[in-house]
Amino acid sequence: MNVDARLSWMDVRDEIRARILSRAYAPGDKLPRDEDFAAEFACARTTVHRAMQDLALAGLVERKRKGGTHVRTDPVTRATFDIPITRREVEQRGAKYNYQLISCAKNAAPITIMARFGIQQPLQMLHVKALHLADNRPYIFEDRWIDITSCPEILSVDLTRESANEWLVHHKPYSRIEVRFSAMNAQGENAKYLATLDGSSLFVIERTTWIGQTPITTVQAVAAPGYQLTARN
Amino acid sequence: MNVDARLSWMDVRDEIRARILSRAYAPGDKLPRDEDFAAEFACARTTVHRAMQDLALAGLVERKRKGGTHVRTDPVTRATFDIPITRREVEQRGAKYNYQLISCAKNAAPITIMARFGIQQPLQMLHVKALHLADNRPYIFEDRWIDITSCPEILSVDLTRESANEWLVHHKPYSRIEVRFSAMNAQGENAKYLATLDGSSLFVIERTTWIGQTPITTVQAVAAPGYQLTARN
DNA sequence: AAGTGGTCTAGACCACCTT
DNA sequence: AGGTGGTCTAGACCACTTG
Repeated sequence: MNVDARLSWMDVRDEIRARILSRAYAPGDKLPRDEDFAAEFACARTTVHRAMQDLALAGLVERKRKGGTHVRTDPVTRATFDIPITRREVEQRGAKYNYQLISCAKNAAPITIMARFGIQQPLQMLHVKALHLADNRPYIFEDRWIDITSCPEILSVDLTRESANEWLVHHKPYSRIEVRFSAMNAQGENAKYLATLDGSSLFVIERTTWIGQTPITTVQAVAAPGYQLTARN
Repeated sequence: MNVDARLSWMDVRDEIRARILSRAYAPGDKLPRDEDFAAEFACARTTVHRAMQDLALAGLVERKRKGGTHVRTDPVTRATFDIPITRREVEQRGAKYNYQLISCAKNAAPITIMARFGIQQPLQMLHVKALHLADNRPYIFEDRWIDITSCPEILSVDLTRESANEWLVHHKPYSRIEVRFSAMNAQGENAKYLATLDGSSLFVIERTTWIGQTPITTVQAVAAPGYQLTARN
């Protein structure tokens, strides 16, 4: 209860955020300079800066050198999702994890896959299909392409024992990733392996990774009906 | 090309990240203390701290007081999505935005809605259904519940002119949000308003917001077939 | 009990952007 | 050209957590 206690940057952040939420500073308004806030709160400018950094990250304000700090007019909802290794995801739900390799073959990348990587020339890739199970029920069906050139080691991995998902995560760091979410109707392979009726609505996660400019892998992971993803925070 | 140039925290971050990616520090390894890094890079500890903060945010390392900094063993894929106001989303795609109010009525919240808010007692709410259009074609159908108690002003808004989505975003800040993504088959209303066949696979965004502990609104936004969400970064 | 990350301060200079 | 945020430094103290 010490009133003279130093303010932490979170205190400053909370106070400024409260003012924005209460419309003391309305959307579009220019906020005082960091230095003025520092004077008001009797703290160092660095502390205000740290607070502002957080508010900017959260999408509440927008900062520009010389331009100052403004309350954002068109707030976006910012949601962050953690997509863990599938095995871990299953285990965290308290289910037993299993994995089955369906097929695995060397192939030239078709156009759709080249497009995902943004490359012009077809590369020789390893095409892997596999099924992840939770308590022996289909959980996620993945259709994956791995660039053999950038990742030749994958050829000597026993993919019947360890999923490409897991091996890659543990052995192939990436520097860039692209993630897309969408929905699709079950059909053909997807319906078959996920043991669902043709036409069921399925949640699709598409992930493509690079190391530098070089493709590593792209995967379309189709989840069994009922799958749902919740944001952190 | 000045070799004596001061290092910025991003340089430090990039160097440490490179070492992790190259497995100079392997998953699970303990990294040197901030101070040791500072000595190595001949910079202030604060600078190393800033770099580490970024790596931790990205999910590459984990930091604990006294415990030190460790490379994460089970990396998660962390993806951040910006979900803008629907009007803005449509306009950014270069399409013409339109909006139609479908229905609007005061009702007690049913159990499913109470569950989303995590409340026990049914509240009196405004139940709004509306359709967002892009170039006069159905884009998103939203089914929304708004707590009248915490947001009585909504009753005097002309929802035929302005969407609840937009009004709320501009007038009702929230302090907590929950976002869920899933997939569902078109059926009944959804199929009708999105002008699609029964059974089509649709992408669903469910958002619930609170101010403090108080519910504000929850919405199920169902997108027309083909909708897809891409992560920032 | 002690080690390590977290934060604060005060001052300085830099870099970007608007005017 | 000048104002504002971005960053760096050096030193200090705090707070959490592990051994």
